[in-house]
Amino acid sequence: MKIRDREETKKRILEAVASILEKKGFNNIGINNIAREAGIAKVLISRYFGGLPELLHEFAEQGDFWPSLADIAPGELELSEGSMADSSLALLNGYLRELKKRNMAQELLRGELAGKNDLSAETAEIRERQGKQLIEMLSLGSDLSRDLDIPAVAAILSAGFTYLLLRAKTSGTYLGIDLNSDEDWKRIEKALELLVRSLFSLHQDEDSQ
Amino acid sequence: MKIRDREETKKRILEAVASILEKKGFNNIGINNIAREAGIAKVLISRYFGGLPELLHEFAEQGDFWPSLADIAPGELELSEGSMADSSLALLNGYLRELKKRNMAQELLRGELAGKNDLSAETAEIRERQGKQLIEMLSLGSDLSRDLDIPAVAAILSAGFTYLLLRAKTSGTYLGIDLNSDEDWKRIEKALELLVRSLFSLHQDEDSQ
DNA sequence: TTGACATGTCACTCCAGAGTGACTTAAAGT
DNA sequence: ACTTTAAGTCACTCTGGAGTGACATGTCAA
Repeated sequence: MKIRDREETKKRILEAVASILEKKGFNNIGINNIAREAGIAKVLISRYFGGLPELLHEFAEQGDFWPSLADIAPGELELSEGSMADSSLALLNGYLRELKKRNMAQELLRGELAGKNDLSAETAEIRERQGKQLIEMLSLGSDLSRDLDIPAVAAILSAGFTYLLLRAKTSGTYLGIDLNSDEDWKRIEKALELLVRSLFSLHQDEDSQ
Repeated sequence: MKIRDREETKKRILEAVASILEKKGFNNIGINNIAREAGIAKVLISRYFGGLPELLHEFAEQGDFWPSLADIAPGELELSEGSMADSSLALLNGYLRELKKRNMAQELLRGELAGKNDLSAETAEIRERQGKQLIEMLSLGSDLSRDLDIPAVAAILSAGFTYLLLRAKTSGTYLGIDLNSDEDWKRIEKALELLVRSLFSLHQDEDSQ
């Protein structure tokens, strides 16, 4: 193994970005921290990437931080009108479950929200693409004649638990719900299930629970 | 009017904090900006408040930035089992409407989420108190025997549109929904209504729409 | 093997934000 | 009127992050 290897070093720098996001959170992304974590001199960041913004840009492009569809919904989804509630729940719950595991992804989301950083636009775009895919899958199964706006509903619900997840680290409780307690998260998940099942039961046959 | 008036100056400093939050957003809160906005020397911030953290602390305590119950739900709410959907929607929509108007409140929420600031804990606590009040009102009208976890549902839904609102400024779209377009917000609101009405219709009589 | 260039180190500058020390001047009691 | 104290100004330091210039050394092709 070469001692001096540009590609290897670039890789280590990119890994350091991921590592800092994961361990120290979004607020600690900085040239100095990255260089220390990677064990290199910070000048190399400027040299190889151009600067911090460009490094983050490259990180955003090549990093895979979002849960894939396979992560979210292992196995096949049954996409028929009758199983819409189950499929939707599988996707929402799956996304929540995976997001909970991925501190880095959470930090990226936090960063997108905070503004003021160069990652936001790009990571947002990538996730947006993936998210839209999921939604389109769901929409296929749904009866288009009903005035059910699947993207809008999915947006509210996923935004809801995403927000709660992000808040957990900074402010403990929300509307009296303890965001750091497993039991209270069960309540959230149960409420989510209830919302989705109600939605698909209404104007239709009996509920499927 | 005195030229040198400590209380007056403190007031101007606090107003400057509000003004910066409102106009320039959360990321621009800093001693220098505040001093410039207030038209005073920054040393006065240290002198009168102790430092930026303490200033923000005091701002959090005395500022009123959250919509009051009167703002959210002007007029009386009918709190009976049959009108739960309407009351809940009135509260949720009211909160959303008021939040949309208040840039400062949005910036505070963004700040709470970003972590790393001294306002978070306190503003969060104040809002938490108010929010719990609303929820308790709602819970009064609800039949406790049903396994409907009102706080959990309210948390998801309000968190949902809050998140979407905050994202609007930084990243445009979410799941294909344009967060800066009025029409797409109508979709969100409609979805919200559908979710709530479905929820209260299920296991009960016919829906009330 | 040796010269050229890529890879790396170190010490520096530049900048912006937070805060402080020494000074000036207005306000208020005697 | 004049002394004291509070209110305010100005120029400074201190810190941390981003980035750069000058130099050292490993790598590779001729």
